[in-house]
Amino acid sequence: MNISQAAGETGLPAKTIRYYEEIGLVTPLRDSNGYRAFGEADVHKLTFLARSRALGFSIEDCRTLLGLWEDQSRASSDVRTLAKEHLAQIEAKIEDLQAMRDTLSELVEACVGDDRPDCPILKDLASA
Amino acid sequence: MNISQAAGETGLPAKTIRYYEEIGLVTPLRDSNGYRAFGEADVHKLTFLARSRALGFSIEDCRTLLGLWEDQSRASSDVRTLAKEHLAQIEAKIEDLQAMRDTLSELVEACVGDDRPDCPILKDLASA
DNA sequence: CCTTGACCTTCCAGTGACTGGAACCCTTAT
DNA sequence: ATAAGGGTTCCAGTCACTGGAAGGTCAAGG
Repeated sequence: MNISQAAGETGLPAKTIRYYEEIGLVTPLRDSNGYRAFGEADVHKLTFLARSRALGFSIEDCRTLLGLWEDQSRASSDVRTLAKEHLAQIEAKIEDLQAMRDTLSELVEACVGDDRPDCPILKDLASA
Repeated sequence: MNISQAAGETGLPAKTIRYYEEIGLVTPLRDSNGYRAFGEADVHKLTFLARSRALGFSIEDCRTLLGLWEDQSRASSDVRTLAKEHLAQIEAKIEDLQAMRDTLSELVEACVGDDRPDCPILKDLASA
């Protein structure tokens, strides 16, 4: 399977797949012409990566998860620990963003937004 | 005022302030020894920047906001438009993260997390 | 006067996870 | 023979800093 087909199957851009090979997440074989030849296992890995990345895991986390996935004897608690840590980070980020959103939406509400130069948003930014 | 004092007043790291000068957001004077000399206006600008960045505005947005702030004749609607666009982006990001959080917390719930190799999290990552 | 330590300066490199683009090779069809 | 549409590598850029090296400046203490 060529790279564009692997891209189609996994939903990842070809560029990203090349990058994943460069950093050692996948190692497709090569045809005699130098083209990458993706097998079933490669596509599975890439799908796994696409899904993990979509859930916000970092590349290094993904590397670890892939390792656990391929380790038949891993303990599921290792995976769970990683996932819980990541979940906590996501929740923290959500809270940060919600705080930003709350402040910002107050400011937008407070600003009439007409042609006059008086602007509560700038006032807040300057003074807070 | 030296850079470390400006850093203390604004809460920004000295490194960040130097960076802001490099990209033209502030232009403090220099003492004869080459040290940066921050005046009131510089500190005000830096405070404005710290606050805007804390609300998640990009550097380029901050540059625009600073410009509007210093433009006595700006219309407040310009500011409001920028803020509303930014607010929409933040809200989109919150939704993305909430979707991640929901999926991930389901997976963490589903995973007993014991010493056995069976792991619903990895199963999901591999198949979804 | 010398040293020590805490400042300050500049410049360069690295971060994360790609993404864009140039320059060039391979294959297939016309 | 050529043109289109794959593929390849390598280099540079993104964003907003951050770390570190190498070196200049200043005030206090011995």
